[in-house]
Amino acid sequence: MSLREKKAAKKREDILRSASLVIARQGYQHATMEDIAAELLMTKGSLYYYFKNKQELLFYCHDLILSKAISKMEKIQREDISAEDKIKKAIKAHVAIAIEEKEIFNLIIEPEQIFSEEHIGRIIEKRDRYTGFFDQFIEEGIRNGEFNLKQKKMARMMIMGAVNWTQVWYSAAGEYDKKEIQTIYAEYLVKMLV
Amino acid sequence: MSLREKKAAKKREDILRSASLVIARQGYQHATMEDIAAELLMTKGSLYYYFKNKQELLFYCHDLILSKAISKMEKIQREDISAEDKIKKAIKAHVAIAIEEKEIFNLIIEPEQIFSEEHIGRIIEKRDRYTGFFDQFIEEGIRNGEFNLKQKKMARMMIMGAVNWTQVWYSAAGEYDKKEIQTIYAEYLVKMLV
DNA sequence: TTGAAGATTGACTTGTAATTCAAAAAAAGA
DNA sequence: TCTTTTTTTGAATTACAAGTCAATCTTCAA
Repeated sequence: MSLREKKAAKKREDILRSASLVIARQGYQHATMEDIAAELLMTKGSLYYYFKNKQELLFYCHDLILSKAISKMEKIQREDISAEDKIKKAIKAHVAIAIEEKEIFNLIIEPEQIFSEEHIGRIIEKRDRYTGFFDQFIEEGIRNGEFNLKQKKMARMMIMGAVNWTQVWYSAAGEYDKKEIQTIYAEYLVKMLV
Repeated sequence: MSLREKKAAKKREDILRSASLVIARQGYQHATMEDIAAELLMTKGSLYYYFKNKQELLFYCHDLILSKAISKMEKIQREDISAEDKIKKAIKAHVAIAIEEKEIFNLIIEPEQIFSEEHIGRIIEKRDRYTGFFDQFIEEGIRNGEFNLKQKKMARMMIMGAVNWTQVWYSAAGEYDKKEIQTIYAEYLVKMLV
């Protein structure tokens, strides 16, 4: 990769980072291309040099987070610990993402409202890959007798839902800190499974 | 109330009903005043005769659903059954609302994105009144020994989150029907509390 | 040093949807 | 019926933000 290409790649990353930031502050609908550009001391015209349009910019923001999330899960998957500990770690990791990436994470929740056909397929696929890890951990626990439940899928959805919800109410200044939430969520939600 | 006033009141209700419908179909951002008017065989100019603006129209849609939800809870509250049964009924009721009112319910989740100061206060207040019922049921269960947990508030949030999430994935054509979801959610989530 | 490729600009176009409003139509009451 | 009030209309206005593009500036390799 030439110097120029490296620079361009870095710029793309910078844009994604700033876009994430602005979206986190203002929400997707209210974050304008101008706002995102301003954050980088650029003009919006430039953004279009790097990304075809707002939707595509969004798509890559989204994709970045999902990729990070998936690699966390892969790491957990490889660890040599009980299924219970795996699902607990997974819950904690998911809490962290939901809290730290607030608004962008929201997009993962409701892609249909924002993305068009072309992106949706890829998003759903990747999202399924992510949630699949939770299914695996649950199944592992059932197989080796740690857990006991029939409705695996619904249990997973309850867990995801509970955790995704933190995104709505969590505030850094609030009553609970992240660590507390992680611990308690992991503990309580696992009680559903055993 | 004169005939005229009654008619106007009825029209306001009709508008709220149609608006709910259109929003349920298209989501808030994509439901235009024109769409809402078309549903009623009116023109959008008329809507402004009954509601100051789109936001206010929305506010009343929202308020209507929340009112219905609260009165369901009040009914459960008055019943002479165990705390466990109360929370189970509450969960089932909440599942029903989340599924049936999909998009409008969404507004309850994220009012900050849409409403301005003037409405937000009233919304939050009413929403708190609603979630307060869940707190009451949980506390009741703790008091009389049915439940055993320290983190009441977080438990409530996990329950609400899990249930709110159904709204995202539930589809009438999908794998599970409403009743199934209600039963399993109530059963599993209560396992967290005991 | 220089000129071609790459990057940036900002004014402009476009599209959408909310909101306004004067005029017309409908309804009610005298 | 006639007059006044209420309701509806649809065309015009307004606001906002996405996306375009010709012109300009920057960079870097020769």
